[in-house]
Amino acid sequence: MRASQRARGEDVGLVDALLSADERRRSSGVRFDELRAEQKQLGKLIPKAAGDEKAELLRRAGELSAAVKAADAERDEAEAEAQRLLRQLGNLVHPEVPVGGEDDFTVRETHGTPRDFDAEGFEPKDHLELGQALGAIDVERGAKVSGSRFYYLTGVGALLELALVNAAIAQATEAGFIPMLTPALVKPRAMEGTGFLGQAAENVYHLEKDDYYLVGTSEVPLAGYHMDEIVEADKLPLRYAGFSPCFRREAGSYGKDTRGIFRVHQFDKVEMFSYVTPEESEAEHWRLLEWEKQWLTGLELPFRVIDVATGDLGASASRKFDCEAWIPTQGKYRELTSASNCNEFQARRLSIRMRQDKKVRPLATLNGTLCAVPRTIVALLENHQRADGSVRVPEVLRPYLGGREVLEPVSR
RNA sequence: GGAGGCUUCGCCUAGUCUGGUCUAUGGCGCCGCACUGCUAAUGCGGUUUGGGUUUUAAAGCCCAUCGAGGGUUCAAAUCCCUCAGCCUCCGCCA
Repeated sequence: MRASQRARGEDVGLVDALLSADERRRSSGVRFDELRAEQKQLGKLIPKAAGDEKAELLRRAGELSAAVKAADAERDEAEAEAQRLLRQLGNLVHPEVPVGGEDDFTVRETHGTPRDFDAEGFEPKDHLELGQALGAIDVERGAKVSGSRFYYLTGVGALLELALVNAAIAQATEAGFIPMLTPALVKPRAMEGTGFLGQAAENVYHLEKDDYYLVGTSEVPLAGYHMDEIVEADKLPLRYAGFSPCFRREAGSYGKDTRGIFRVHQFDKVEMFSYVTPEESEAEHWRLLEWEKQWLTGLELPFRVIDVATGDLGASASRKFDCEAWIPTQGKYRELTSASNCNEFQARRLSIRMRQDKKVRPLATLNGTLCAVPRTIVALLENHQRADGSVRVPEVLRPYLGGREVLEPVSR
């Protein structure tokens, strides 16, 4: 493993320990097989034998029984150790990914132009001020009922979410994705297999009493969907568009994005998820990115595409493209969508394989956001606001908003 | 929440009471071959998954796998315990 591939010094030592555990697993396994073979032979002889001969066979069988148990225990222990170590390894990183931390991304492309509010002669309001004026967002009562980072979408805000979700599902369906409504609570296996219980574990909600996890994205139930299955290669690609609530603890982001609904504990999201052959994964990654670009372009948002750096990839992605929309009041591009190529990483952990030319091997999984609702609302309100506090509705959304062309402030 | 039933190698299924001859039965589907001038039908063979081993490769051979894990035993699909999933009925509920 190239040291530059991932900013993780422990990986090299980890690999050595892993190889040693695997060798122990193999050798004790061979011993177990041999002992078992002899034991089976005796099992056939004993019923036929009698007298002294039988007594001798039983004595030997007794020895074998103990030896088999010992070899079995050693193999299990080595296997568990190898698995434990293996699970600590992140995915291999694509060679073109920029090395470094959160700020070391490279910008691949930029679309649209941020509006010049100075030239238009007014100061842009932020999404919360706009949303409150429209009667669309209520964070005070969100906090009263559930605490910080919770919110209500009210009136036209609620309608806006439903419109976004319907438009996103329509685009995905048009592109051949199968729409899916997925469970939001999953068992540990699904969470672990998708790679969310490693470094990201502190951001995951866990229900102690029932040992359920609340998903942070429908990527988890969509990856788990084909868990322990063997898919015929000619059925690939399998593409699903999942819609689900997403729950994130946002631990370690205290004080960050505290205003409004940019960073919240619960939101709804339409997610694209693809199962493809490993050979197709890179091409599929670009396709997911294209669908995201189509979506943001349709919403008439200025955005750029970045190639996320090694340190910010998470455990499961080998490469990640984020689409970041321009947020006028922040004067920055902020993440709206994210497309990850996990290649075989999740498939190995979840035991999802494909059969091709009679061979069975792991397939590749990829995921990409189509529409994370609150952030999309933030970008829409801020970018399409007008001097009087009303907000223009981009054309693609109008059919889903009863033909509405403008959202107007309401008096309360 | 309570009571009962079930889970066998793609699907269905025999086997579990009475542990060893289960190297898991049969049917369907699928694959290959044979035969019939096509199709159909018929016959024969094959058809879980994972690991190991040998080999240029293939075949072969060995081990595990009867929902999962543990136990009893020389020996477990079969007996015991724990857990999970599915189904039926009762209760509760949107």
